[in-house]
Amino acid sequence: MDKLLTIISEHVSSAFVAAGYEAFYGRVTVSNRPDLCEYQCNGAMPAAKAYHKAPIQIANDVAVHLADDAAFSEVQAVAPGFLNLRLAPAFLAKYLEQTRTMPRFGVPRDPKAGTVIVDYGGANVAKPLHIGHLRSAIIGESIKRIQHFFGNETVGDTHLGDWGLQMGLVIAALQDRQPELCYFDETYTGPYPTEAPFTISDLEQIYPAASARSKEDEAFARRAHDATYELQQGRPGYVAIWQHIMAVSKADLRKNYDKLGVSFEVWLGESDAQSYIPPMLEEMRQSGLLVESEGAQVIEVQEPTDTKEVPPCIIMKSDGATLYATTDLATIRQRMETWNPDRILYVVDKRQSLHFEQVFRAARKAGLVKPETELRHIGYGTMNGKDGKPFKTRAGGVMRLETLINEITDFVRAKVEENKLVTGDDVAATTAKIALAALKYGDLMNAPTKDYIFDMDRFAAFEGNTGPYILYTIVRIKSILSRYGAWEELPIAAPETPEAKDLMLALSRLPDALELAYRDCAPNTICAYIYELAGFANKFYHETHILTEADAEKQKGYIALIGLTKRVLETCIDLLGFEAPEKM
RNA sequence: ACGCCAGUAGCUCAGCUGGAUAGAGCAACUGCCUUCUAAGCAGUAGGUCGGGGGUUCGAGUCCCUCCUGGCGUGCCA
Repeated sequence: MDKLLTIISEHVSSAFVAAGYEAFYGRVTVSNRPDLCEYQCNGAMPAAKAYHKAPIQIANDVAVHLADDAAFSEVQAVAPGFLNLRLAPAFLAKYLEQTRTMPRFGVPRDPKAGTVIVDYGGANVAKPLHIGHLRSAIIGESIKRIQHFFGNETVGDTHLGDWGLQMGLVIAALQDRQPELCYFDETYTGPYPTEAPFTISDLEQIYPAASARSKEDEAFARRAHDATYELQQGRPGYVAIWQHIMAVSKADLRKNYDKLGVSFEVWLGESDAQSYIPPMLEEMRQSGLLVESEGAQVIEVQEPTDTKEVPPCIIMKSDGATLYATTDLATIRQRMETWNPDRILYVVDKRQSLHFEQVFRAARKAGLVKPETELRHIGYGTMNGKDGKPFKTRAGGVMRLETLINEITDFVRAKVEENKLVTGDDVAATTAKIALAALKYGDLMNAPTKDYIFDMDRFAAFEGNTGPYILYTIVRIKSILSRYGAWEELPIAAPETPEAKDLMLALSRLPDALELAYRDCAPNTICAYIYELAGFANKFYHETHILTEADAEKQKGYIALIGLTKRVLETCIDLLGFEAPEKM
């Protein structure tokens, strides 16, 4: 189904043609002067130049042909050449009634939809999630859902950091703590225990300590380095430890991601791409793509059109070790072989944009992807503290994600308990939903690419443009609907009040908001939309007493309208990755 | 040095391919709960859109230049 804006643009374009002008000028936009009109067309002004006529004259010519158009209740040509439009109530109602009954509210799927891999999360094994992991998880999850909404098959991959030096560090540290373990006995042949010799809390203590020690203790650093090497060579005891670390870490990560409403279809990591590296390197060597430069093996990715210097993509260090870029390229090959995706989206800190530029170029030169495969880095901005510098705890450390979630949850719980609308077992579930909405909306309302100020107090003050505001709007509607009874089949009626019409106009803009969010991978577009929609819904709610309406027909129209509003809001917050409680 | 991004109300931010009087939220002030949830609604106040040029009938938006801040720029991830 066409968007409302498209439909009325066609009407106006026809009028331009009928008046003797090109259809091109008939594009209609949402009015920026709601006091004057609902929609406007500015085409008469650029047309004035082409036809050497006064813009107002052109606008008048066109207005004549729109006078009898049933889509509009008002058409006005205004100086210097604006065409101001108001929709006929019946026309608007008919349009919305169609969206109400269509799947996905009539928003068309992407005709070019295919398979999309979303690489997000960016967790490292053996390290707890911290606040720096928040954005990737939240934004990635939302982008994945938006991609899915538009008809794509989606595969979310955490792309775990599970193959680096951190593994060697943990192994070396573990050996110091418990040298008697069978994993370190090179003569040991029997099966290794299925139970890990450590818990997640142990790991969380071992890793940072080992990391710090390696910076001061050279001998220890060398042992960690050697352990990493031996692990990668397949030393059985180390592999067994590694598997324990993986299992313990994954279980913990899954628990934390669950709390965030974030889930991945696959949990692949750097280790899974390792086997793809040697054959890939061999291919690159044979094709002559891989060249030596300053002792390293690189792929040149500079292009003549570049305005800046683009350093080569380093594939192998001078000491023969592979790097981040190598693994990323191998991962691309693995993904192409496994899923043959049409698009791979990387939701990673924007400071890595040059890295991805290099990797993408190298991937294309090496023919790792189809020419039409889209590789895109969704670079998100840094989360700063109130001082404008990267967020730190009061003690100066990195705040754990769990801590952040707990703090917000505690605040919400107090509010829920004070409200007394929710009691008993429902308190925990309701609290979790509201806290999640506050956290996610607070992040997603910002454009992904921008740095933003993370302010705990702002998340805690659930007034105005916040997640809880959106939830509150939904909950109030739910409350009415549940008292009314069956509402699902009631048709949308022509608006009875200005507030009803405003709400309907806002509802009709859903496809525009979603398409923009899809095109730009920008969940913030959806936030802006539902904030506007919720505002109109609350005004309508405030001005119209629905349940005591004496006229049953009017009441049906009201109910249908808030029913549709509820469904649209719920669909949108689902795309953002959270949901509304029954009461709050 | 080069490249990218940003500079809009006291604070945090919108402003879609240039369009009418630059919008929200927070903070401040004022109203509205015996009627569907006041986590709400209505209102007041707050701006030479970093500075300066230019293009245009029209510039927060496009071009040039300068200032300020952040980030990035070959063997970390």
